[in-house]
Amino acid sequence: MNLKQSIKIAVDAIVFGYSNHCLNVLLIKQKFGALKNQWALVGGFVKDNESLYDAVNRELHEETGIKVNYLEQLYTFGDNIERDPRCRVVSVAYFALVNSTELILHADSDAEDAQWFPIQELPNLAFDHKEIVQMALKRLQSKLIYQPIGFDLLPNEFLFSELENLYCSILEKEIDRRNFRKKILSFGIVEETDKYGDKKNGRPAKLFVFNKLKYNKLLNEGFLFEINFA
Amino acid sequence: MNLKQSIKIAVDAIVFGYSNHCLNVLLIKQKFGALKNQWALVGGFVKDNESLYDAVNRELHEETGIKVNYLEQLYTFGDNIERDPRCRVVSVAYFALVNSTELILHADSDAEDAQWFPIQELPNLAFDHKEIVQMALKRLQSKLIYQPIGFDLLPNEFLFSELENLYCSILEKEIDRRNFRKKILSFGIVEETDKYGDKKNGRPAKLFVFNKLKYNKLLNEGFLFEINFA
DNA sequence: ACAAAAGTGTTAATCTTACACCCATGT
DNA sequence: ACATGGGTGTAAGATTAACACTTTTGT
Repeated sequence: MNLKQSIKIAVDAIVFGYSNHCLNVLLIKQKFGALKNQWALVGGFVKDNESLYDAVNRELHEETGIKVNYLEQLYTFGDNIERDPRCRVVSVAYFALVNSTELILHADSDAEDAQWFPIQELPNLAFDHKEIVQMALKRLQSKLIYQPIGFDLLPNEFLFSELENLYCSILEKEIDRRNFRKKILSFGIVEETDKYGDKKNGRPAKLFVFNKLKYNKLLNEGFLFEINFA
Repeated sequence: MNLKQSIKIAVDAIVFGYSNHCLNVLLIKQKFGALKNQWALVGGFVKDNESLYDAVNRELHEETGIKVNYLEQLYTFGDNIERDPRCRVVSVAYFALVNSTELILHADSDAEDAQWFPIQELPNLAFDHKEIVQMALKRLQSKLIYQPIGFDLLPNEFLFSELENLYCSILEKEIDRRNFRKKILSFGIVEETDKYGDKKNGRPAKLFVFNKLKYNKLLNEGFLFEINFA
C-alpha cells in the first residue's frame, strides 16, 4: 500500500493514584528536546509491531516501573494538528489506576523524574496534556458512580472511611456517612475482615475487602453498581 | 523528528439510522483491492493536514453524501496488528446517528453501493468491522439511557409511539407505555405540537418535538436525563 | 359495530434522604 | 475524663412498578 501519510502514533497514560486523602497524577519530566524539563504524561511512540495496549504498558514500565491496577482506553487526540510542535502526532490516551500500596516509583533510565502531583497542584504540562488530564478526571468521576473502580485506588484491605473519603474528594461533594455505608454494604461485594487498621486515635476501625469475583458474578446476573447521592 | 514508524491512521464511521421499527447500519461495498465486493464501514485514511474529525466528515460526505445528526468518537482499534491485511492500520472509529428523514443516500463516485442494513441482518464485514459495530451498538444502548440521543434517530416531529418503539427495539426490552410517557413528559423537554401524524388506523396521534434548547438549559442546572426501566 | 392504536390515573412497594447518639480506644 | 474517629437506625418523602379501561378514528 503506497499511501503517503506522515502522521505518527503515540500513546499517553494518565495514571491516577490516591494518597493522603488526595487524588494524584503521575508525571514525568522531559529529558530531551525543545520541551526539556517540562512535565508531561507518561507516553511515547507506538512501534510498528506492537499493539496500542502493549505500547502503553511498555511505556509505563520503561518510564516509571509502576504496576497499574486498571487500564482502559480514554480518547484519541488528533484534532489539533499542531498539538506536538515537532510533527503531526495522533495520541491514543489511556486511563490508569494504581493501588495506593504501589505508589513507590522505581525510577528508570528513561525518566528518573517521575513524580506524583496532587490533581489540584499540577505544574504546566507539555503539549495538550492538561486537556487530556481534564478529560481523564471527568471519566474517573463518572466511572466512580457506576463501576466499582474506587477499589483499584485503595489497598486490598481498606477502611470504610478511606473509601468514603475517596468518593467525597474525587466527586467533590459531601456524602452522608451512614447512607454511604448502607448502600455499599447492601451490594454484598464489600466484606468485613476480622482485622483492624492502624489508627492514630479514636475507636479501632475494621478493614474491608472488595470481593471482585462476587462482583463479576453479580454483573453477569444483571446487577448494576451505582453510587449516586444528591 | 526522524522516528521510523510505518503505521497508517484511518477513521471509520458506524452510522446508525432507524426506520421501519428497526435499527439500521450504513455500509459500503468495497470497490477495489483484495476486499473488493465485501461490505465495510464508511471510512478511509486521514490526510496529513486534516483533523480526525474533518477526516471522518469528509469520508461520510464523499462516500455517502449523508448528513449526520450526531457524531462522537467511539474507540480506537489498534491492538490487532493484522486487522488490515494490507499494512498496519490504526483506526479511530466514530459513532454517528442520522435523522430518519435523512436516510436517502446520495450515492457518490467513491462508493455507489452505500446501503442500509438492519442490525439483525448484517452481511459479512471486512476487517474487524463486525467487532466495531458490536461496540457501537453497546454504546448506543448505554447512551440511550442517560442521554437524549434517541431523538437524533427520529424525525423532528415524531409520535410518542415511535419514540417508545425505538427504546424498546434498541434496548431489546418491553417498557410500560404509561410509565414511559409519564417519565419522558416529566422532564419537560418533549413538547406536544398541535399536529397529528399520518396514521393508517386507530385514533390519530399527536406529533411531539424535542426541545434541545431547554434540555441544554436544564443540563447546565444539573439535570440528569435517565430512562432506565427494569 | 368493530378493529386498531392513542390516551390516561391510582395504588402499593421500594428506594432515598435527612438526621444524632453511643462506642471503643489512646492519652 | 476527654478527645477522636467508628459504628449504627428510623421515619418522612420521593420514585418506581404494576396494572386496565376509555377515546378516537377508519372501515
